[in-house]
Amino acid sequence: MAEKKKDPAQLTALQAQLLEVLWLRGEATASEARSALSETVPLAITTVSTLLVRMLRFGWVEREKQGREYVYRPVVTRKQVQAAKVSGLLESMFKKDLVSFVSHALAAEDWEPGDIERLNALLAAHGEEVEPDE
Amino acid sequence: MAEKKKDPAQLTALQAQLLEVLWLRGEATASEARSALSETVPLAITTVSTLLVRMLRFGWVEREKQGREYVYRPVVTRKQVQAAKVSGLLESMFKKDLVSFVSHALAAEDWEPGDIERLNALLAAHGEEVEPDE
DNA sequence: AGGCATCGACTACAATTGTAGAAATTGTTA
DNA sequence: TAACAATTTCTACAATTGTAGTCGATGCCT
Repeated sequence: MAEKKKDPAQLTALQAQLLEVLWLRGEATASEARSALSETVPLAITTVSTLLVRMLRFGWVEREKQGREYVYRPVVTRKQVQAAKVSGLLESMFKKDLVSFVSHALAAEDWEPGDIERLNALLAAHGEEVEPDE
Repeated sequence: MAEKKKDPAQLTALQAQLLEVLWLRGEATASEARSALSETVPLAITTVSTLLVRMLRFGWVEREKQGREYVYRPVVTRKQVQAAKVSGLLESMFKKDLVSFVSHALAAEDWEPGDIERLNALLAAHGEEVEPDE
């Protein structure tokens, strides 16, 4: 049972990586998750187990006994986490300054023209979608 | 002396709030910072001192003795922290997917048309600024 | 059926964080 | 200059995080 349901914005980098594995494959046992991470973050299997159990306590994943082992599934979605993280950051470091926020994003990488185009499209779409008041 | 200079992306919410005070007023003593925060986060003066000393260790602030007390000044700029945070988030939760990133930002608040306009301007400017290769 | 390979549960431990009391220091003021 | 009040430093402590060992249970292979 999910215990205390903690705000997914709190999720740490490592926890995010673990969740990423679950998102990618839908579900995974501790050792599957471990292998999946092994390239980037080599961890002892016990470590992965511990992490998963903690995330279980926070209500971010759930699990089901399957034979000898548990299969873990994500409870929070990637979107939820992304939304929480973005809101949190906007709130805490940008006092709602959308333009600076995006500006930093633009500066953070060497984006392709295609990215910028798609961004324009997004903006355009967002503009329209203003509900026809009345 | 600044000791170990830690990545400003690591800065926690509370530390960010403290820094915010320093950014706003340029400098502040522990008790000034404390008053400034008192509305939102009431903390004992010793707590604020402790926090400032820790941030000093991380090289995020510096201080200068002024009479009996220390005056703290920010070392990292708001821009640096913002940049670090945005990059970190893009990297860790969006695998460089700029469009989703911005999309979540758009969804996070009820932005004014003006914000969107300014965002368009920003995009336009960014497009041009592509260096004339050769 | 016996032994081995796995798993999960429990335990551990250092580092960090949020929080603050106690003690030491040091201007300040009568 | 002696006592006071404000500050800093030291110490503490619980919670969380990253990391993993030990140990007991359990399923599997020969």
